[in-house]
Amino acid sequence: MPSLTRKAETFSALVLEVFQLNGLLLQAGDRLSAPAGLTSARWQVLGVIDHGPATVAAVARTMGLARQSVQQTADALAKEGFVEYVDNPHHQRAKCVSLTAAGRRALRKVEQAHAAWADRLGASIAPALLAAAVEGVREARLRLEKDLGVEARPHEG
Amino acid sequence: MPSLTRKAETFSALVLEVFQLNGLLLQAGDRLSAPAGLTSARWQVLGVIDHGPATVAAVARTMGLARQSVQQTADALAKEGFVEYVDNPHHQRAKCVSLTAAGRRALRKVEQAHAAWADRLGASIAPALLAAAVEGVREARLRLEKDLGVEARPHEG
DNA sequence: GAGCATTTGACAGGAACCTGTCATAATGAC
DNA sequence: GTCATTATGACAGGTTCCTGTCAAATGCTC
Repeated sequence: MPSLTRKAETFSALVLEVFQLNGLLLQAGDRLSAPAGLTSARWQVLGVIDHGPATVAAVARTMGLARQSVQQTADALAKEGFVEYVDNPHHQRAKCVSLTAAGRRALRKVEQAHAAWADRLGASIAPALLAAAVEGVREARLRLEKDLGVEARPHEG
Repeated sequence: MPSLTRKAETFSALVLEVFQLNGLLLQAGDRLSAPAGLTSARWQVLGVIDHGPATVAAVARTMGLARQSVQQTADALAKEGFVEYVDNPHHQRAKCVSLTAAGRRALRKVEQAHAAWADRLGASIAPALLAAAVEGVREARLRLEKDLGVEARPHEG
């Protein structure tokens, strides 16, 4: 690499750590949700609409993903019976994604496993260090969002 | 969610932050490497073999990815002329991936942009906070690796 | 050296994200 | 009310990761 400053090196170290942790978290999420017949991505969508039915576009905005990514996940969930599209009084075309009984059952199951997992991991790290990690990563995220410009989130094509 | 403990809530907050930061970092990486005709994934492979030619399997181990993921990226890089497969004296079948002149040129270009970017971002965060973030995320990664078991990295199928 | 396990690249297929394009529904300017 | 703009879902296609399977090359045991 072309001589990085000390700050640049520390930031790069954070990048590498975040990449690796992200991969492990996805792996852990898949493991938590697999017994319920779900994956990380599908579980997260169910979690969003647990607060109430929402359109695909609204879910995408909540999750910070592209609209079409969530569309694909929602279609898959519908095909497998975890969600259903219900009429939206506010929009003729944009139906709402709603949990089915099976979806709610699966979600509850994953949430129980998730609670135990998060407690186990959260308790394994010194509270001050864990809090500092959250704060530091949030700060980095905010700076990066600003650095990337207002177009930080995926938008329409 | 089913009543999470305080530690579990903090850990979950870290998870959400890491997911979001990861997405933004990929976006930033793509933006840095696009002017050189690369993407985040391809740039990273070039970075590994900049230290010297290596087999696809060796690159995968270095990056912590599945062998076949890197195989695909390397094949794409070869097709576009950024790398070439050269004979490996130690193995008849497993050729080494080696930078071409064009690959080296592209890599240098991205590295310059990356250095400026990392310095800008690294300097925008209080040094103590940045260091704490690195330490906290690393700790979380290590705990999670242990929690997931020895099978933490992708392995052969 | 013969035989078996491991490593490797090739090939196939799937999951989850992305972008772009299109027609339709909603919204806002006038 | 009309018309341009925006939001939305459907559809198509691409990238990057994954897994599984196979044959060839290597390495290890004996």
